[in-house]
Amino acid sequence: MRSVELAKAYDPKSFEQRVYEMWKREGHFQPKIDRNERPFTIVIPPPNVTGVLHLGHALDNSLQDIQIRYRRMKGIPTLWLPGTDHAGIATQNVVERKLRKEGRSREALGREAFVEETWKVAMEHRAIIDTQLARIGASVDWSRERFTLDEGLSRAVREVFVALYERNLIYRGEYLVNWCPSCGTALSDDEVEHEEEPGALWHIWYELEGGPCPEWPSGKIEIATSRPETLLGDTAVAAHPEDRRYAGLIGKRVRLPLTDRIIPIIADSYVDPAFGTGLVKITPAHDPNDFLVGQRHDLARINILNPDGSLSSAVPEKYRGMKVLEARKAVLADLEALGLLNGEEKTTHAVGHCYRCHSVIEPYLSKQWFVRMKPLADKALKAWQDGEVVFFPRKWEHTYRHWLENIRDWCISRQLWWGHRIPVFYCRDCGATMVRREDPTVCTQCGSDNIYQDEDVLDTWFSSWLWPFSTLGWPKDTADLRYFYPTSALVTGYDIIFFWVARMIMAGMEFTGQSPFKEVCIHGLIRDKQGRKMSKSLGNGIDPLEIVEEYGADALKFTLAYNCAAGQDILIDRDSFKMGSKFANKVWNASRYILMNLEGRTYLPERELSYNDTDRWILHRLNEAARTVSQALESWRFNDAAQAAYAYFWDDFCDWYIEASKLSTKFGDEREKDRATTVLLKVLDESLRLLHPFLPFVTEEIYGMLPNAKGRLISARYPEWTKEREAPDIQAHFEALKEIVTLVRTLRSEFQISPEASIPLSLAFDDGYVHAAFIQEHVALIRLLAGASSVSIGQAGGAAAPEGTVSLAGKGLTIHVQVGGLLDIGRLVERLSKEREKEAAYIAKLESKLSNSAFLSSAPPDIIEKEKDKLAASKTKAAKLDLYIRELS
RNA sequence: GGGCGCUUGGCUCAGCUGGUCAGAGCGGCUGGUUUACACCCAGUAGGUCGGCGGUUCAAAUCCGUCAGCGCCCA
Repeated sequence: MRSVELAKAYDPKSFEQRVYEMWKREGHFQPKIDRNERPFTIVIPPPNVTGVLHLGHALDNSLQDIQIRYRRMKGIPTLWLPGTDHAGIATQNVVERKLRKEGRSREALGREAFVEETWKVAMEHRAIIDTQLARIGASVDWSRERFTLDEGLSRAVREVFVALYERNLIYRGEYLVNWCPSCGTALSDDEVEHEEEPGALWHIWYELEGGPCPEWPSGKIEIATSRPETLLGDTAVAAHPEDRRYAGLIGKRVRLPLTDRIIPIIADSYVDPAFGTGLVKITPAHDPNDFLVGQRHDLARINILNPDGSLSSAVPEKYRGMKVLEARKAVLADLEALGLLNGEEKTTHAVGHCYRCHSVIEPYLSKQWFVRMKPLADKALKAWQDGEVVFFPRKWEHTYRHWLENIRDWCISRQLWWGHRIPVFYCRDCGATMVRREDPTVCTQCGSDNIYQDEDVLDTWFSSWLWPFSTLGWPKDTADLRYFYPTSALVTGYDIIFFWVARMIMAGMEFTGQSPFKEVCIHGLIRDKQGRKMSKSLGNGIDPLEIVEEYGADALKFTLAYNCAAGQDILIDRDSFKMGSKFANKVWNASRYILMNLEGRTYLPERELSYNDTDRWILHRLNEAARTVSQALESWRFNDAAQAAYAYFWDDFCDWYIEASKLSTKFGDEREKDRATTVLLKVLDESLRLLHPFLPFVTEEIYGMLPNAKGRLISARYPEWTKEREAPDIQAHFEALKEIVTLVRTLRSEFQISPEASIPLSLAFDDGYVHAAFIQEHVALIRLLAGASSVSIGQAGGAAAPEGTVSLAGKGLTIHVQVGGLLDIGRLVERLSKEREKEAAYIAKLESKLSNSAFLSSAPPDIIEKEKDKLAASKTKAAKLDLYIRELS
């Protein structure tokens, strides 16, 4: 073989993009469809085409990539389907902002041109996102990329709308919706974010219509409200029916201040007698609870707001056009002037905000389309109960269940231009409503061609909830749909369980009769080290591409996976990624070492190859690691998987195996050098396979230089645990060897014996020391690793130490280290005494446990045995320490 | 108001169904340029696992409670 020179430093920039292009070009991302094999499929949670990928996306996609690569290497036909979401409000906002900056506006542009403009922006962002995905190494099948506004997906949306309408699960109605005055559209309940904000409760007098009367001598009642401006839309005042204080008032009427209206006092059990004065103003058009009260009592609904959040013509002239806060001030001032204001108390209350633009949400009366959710939720609930879908970690199933059990109808119409237009047509002549799969040209009822389409578009999530099957071709019965659906898993953050996960399951159950995925992996959110969300306004965001630039995509992926503990948020900063970078560097350098020493070596065929004990040890460790990593990945425990891979490679392979192999590669004969080099290459090959899902780029790059590699690593087979490689006895022996080496190293380090100092060792085994033969056989290895000049096997344990030596107490043996005059005896005695004290405390603890009859009678026998063994070992060690101390003093 | 989560060495966190699980990375300290790696090697210090109570032969690990922090839903 010829040596291969790797660059001195690990430099991901020099190969990551090249490697990605190669994978793509060679078609490794496309599934190798095999009808006899069940595929592994993930559809990507589609990023919004509003923006660019942030670290949260990097996490989500890194985790998916790890799974996809792992399954692909297992030989499973694997599909990871990419795509993006048109993100209705978000994108429209971005474009409107952009237009405003250019001095243009949506209105001036008109619907068609605006949508065209938005397509342009969306496609620009999509291109950026695609590039980013490639840069972080996402092994997605680009040939199947989708967009929620694609023709096929739009067809699915329309089919679903019409079908739900036909099943009487979609209706149009006038209800209070969450209105964002800034975006000018309705929002679903889930799109409103509630925040505690300081506010006040104002106490206001309402005068009785007839003034003072026998039942109410004061002639006025006091109500408390946090929103005084809405009194302009009041249509009643209510008290609890059992509230004795106000029993006499029910049925009377009051004069609504600042208006000329007279409104009734009613009784309704919604009122909390303990709140405020126990009397509540009722504003059916501007409060969800009042809306219900109004329904029960058949009250008028007076809409006092315009769509832009200003006061409408339904209020007295002077308030018209004012914004809500302005009107509040004016109303309060006027009440004050009239002597109708009875003070204010400071409080805090929850205020709803738009999840997109953060404006205060107004409950607003309007005609909207809704989905009747209960029947859909019941199916989704059943799917979970039947075990058709399982969450990792399980705790999120409670969140899922709770939301579904308390489901409310879903407002799906949005007063936007960007999105799927609602497929409903109305006839101007006869008033017919047409909901059809194809656009009608004339009224289906009266034949008039004077028809028009609903102006609104659908909530973005109305297309997202179909994503797992619409992307595969549904409603067409495509080959992809039949083969890949239902998908295997969904990987996403807990923040969109309601928005998305639950709704996808509903849609899947309703339209395909199956849960769209079997497993749901819910991971945490990325936060900064103070636990704050990363956001533009805080300026604490980290651009994943900056990390790729600085440390490489592998470092990004590995660090995120390593820190991804089941369902926990990930607190991270820029420096955190050094961890992954250092690991990738370690892989690079270990490989570099092996590859630089190939010159003149012969790669031995399997039949001429033999494995020594060290080889069998590392193969055992590799075998264990493969099992641990697989088990962890299959139960979505990314941190455990990454840690196992890390520990195997760094601690076992680099620190022990490669070091041990130098005995052969440096000091062996030619044949032994060939043998050892061949095994090193084989183990490296398998180690790269093990690591590939976590460090795809660096492992592929190195794999390409291995003389023994075939094909590409991305499509190579993943190491699997095998019985044949199990070697627990060798594992135990090797641990004993490591103990000896470590004891000597510790001594050298603590007493600062220089590396050059030659220290002969003599080992004395206790009776029945099970590792004796192994140790004896590998004295040369101990000599190398411990840096000893010689290692000999001496007298049985307990014997007096030879002159000029220091004794170390190992498990079942004694190490005599010939130090001559190199040691500070006083310090040594001190150290030994400290060790002796620890041992004494441990012995005391074990003895008390073992003399406890309750323990002896209740604990399982094997536990008791173990404790006894520990005590015996500890006592032996203590005795040795006593001996050493005596000898030295 | 309802629900959930967190509180483990200086920092960020792992520790599933109770008995070598008291761990990792970073940081600290000591020593080291043996031709893979100073993004390294060898060694080392540091925690009564938030407080209290309980279950158990045995609890960081289960139960209760209190305190602090955070999230979600009303």
